[in-house]
Amino acid sequence: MAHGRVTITDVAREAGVSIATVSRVIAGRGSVSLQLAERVRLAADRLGYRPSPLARGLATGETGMVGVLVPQLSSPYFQELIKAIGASARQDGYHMLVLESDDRAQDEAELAASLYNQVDGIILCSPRMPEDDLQRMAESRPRLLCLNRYPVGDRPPAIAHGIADSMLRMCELLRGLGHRRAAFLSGHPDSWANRERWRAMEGAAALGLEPIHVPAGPTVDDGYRATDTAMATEPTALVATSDPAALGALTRLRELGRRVPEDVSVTGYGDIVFAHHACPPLTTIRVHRPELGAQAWSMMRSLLADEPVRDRPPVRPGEVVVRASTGPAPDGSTRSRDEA
Amino acid sequence: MAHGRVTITDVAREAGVSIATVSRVIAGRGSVSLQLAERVRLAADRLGYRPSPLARGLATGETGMVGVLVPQLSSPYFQELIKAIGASARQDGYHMLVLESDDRAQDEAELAASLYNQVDGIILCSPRMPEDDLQRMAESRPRLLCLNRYPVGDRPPAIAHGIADSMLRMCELLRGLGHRRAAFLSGHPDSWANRERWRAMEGAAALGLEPIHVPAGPTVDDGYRATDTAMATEPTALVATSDPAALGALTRLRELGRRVPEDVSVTGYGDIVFAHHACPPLTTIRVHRPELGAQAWSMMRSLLADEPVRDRPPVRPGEVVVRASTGPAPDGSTRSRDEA
DNA sequence: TTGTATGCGTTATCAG
DNA sequence: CTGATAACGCATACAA
Repeated sequence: MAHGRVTITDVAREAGVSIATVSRVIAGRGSVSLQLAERVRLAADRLGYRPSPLARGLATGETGMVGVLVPQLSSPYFQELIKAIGASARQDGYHMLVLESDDRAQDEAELAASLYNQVDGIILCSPRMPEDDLQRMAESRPRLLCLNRYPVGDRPPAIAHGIADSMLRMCELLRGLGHRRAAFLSGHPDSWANRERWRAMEGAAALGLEPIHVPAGPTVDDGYRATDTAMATEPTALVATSDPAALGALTRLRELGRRVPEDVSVTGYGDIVFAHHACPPLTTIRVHRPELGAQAWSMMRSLLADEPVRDRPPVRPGEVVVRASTGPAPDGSTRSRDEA
Repeated sequence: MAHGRVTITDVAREAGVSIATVSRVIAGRGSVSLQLAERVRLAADRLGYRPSPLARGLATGETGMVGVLVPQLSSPYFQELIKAIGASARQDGYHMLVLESDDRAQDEAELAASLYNQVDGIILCSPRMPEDDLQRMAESRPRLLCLNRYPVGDRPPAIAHGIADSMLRMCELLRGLGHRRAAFLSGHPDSWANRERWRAMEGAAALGLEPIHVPAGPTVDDGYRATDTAMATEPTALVATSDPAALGALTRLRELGRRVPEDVSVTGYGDIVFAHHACPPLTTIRVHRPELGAQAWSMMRSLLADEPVRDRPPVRPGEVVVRASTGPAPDGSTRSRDEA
């Protein structure tokens, strides 16, 4: 299956020309008389010729593939990002090789390395790998892009969507509703995005918000499990690091008999489709994944063409989407719990 | 980036041996004296050598990649399937090239063809392509696998999880709860899985269930939008073709003031994680995606090794998971609607 | 056991 | 404009 049985040589023979001529008309490079070109095209069609990307890659040094590494394939957030990247890439004739680290930060460098000579470029989506791994990769891999993480240095080139800013606006919303104590259901500690969110909440102390850090995780189950711990701190708002975590928290709160938003407000991050259909519908931050993916691809295209890239370009920031899961803080700012 | 700068020749020179020897120790084929082998390994490490998959592919005819085509990347169902396939594939040293048809059934054949000479095999997940496209592909592509669709003929080899059976059991559940009129929120008409589900519901007429076909679609929005039409048929149960569609229906029913399950029961298909966290939690059919993905990969492995494959192997069937979105049918089997 | 030489399918560089 | 032919990096018969 790897090599189609009909090769450029077959086409050349069928058309009565040299393989060089066939190569020219197929690749569209160089000039060939219309007559010959047509003859070659017919022969190619007749034989059902398809050039071998392998051989072409060996000759040109380009594979027509880009690698995309994500920490979690089961997250709707990354799935939509992949979808967006893949759609853009395909328009430029590139295929997408997908890799998942399954949140094992220490494995990411090796995973990415495993496709080094196989792809023309690599997009790291929210990489959790340590900073020095990232630096090492940036040195050896010229065509590397960091999505939703800014490295400490100026390499690799990166793009992110103003995570801390968005989060700060979410904090302002909550503060405006009278909230003071807000528990942050934190995600993976290796996640730069997660750290940005927490940084924003710490910054919101200046607004009069009192942030409480609760280790949780990004998944639905993580949010569900961390809710009891979070509620023990008697917050009036639960700020989750992700939509799934927020949805998990909603479930647990319902079990606990806590009303949302009367007793406690809940917010997410990402605006996955299920956030809109939660009950109550989730206040969250909308990340424009199609745009973000397209912009990331646009940078990658520059990298592939060895053009200068605009590092850390402006991106439409995440927008706070207010739904029914947030409301005014309850009167007595803290109350005792009356559940078992 | 396509070709690492250090090649097998460099390693050979560094180790003072021929490239053949290097090739042998790197690939682990053929026999090399322990002394030389060690020398080569050291040289390779020192130089940071990584064999070029392209060149190797050209020489061997294998690329170490498999293509995976799905109709929708934004569906949690397919994402988890991809995750499972990718994990299995990686264990065997294969990379995964992901393609999405975005539900354009007529594009699927061409999409798959675009990676013909680039991969060693192709897994078609719930392909929507017409049957003759499927047949044509099966003829030209020896290493093709059909996941969650049985072709009309006996090629390509296929694996599916007993969709109609599972659906029939769901119907039995509803019938046991006293339901008679059940509206089926149908998915994409090109989807074999969707047709299987409807076939099961038609079969359930023998049980005394009266199935009503309502065109909808597989997404949350599809389910949301089709709910009004479905409710106009005065069913006591809404049977959705997918979990997302069911969740969309739940949202619309809440807006309409219909209580679930008191006024109407709702079921989904797939058991995505958000089904469990819906409100009310969704009764659905659990598809064991990790197992299914692993089994599919196991078949693909046989195909790659040119071993005989067991076509349509037994698979753990989908299980009905009863949650709070289903309940006894309301007394007056049909009632008039009192909403605007 | 080791090395030499050829081929894999294309592109690209040269001559003609 | 066209056709030989040399890479590309690796695997592998074949020879030593």
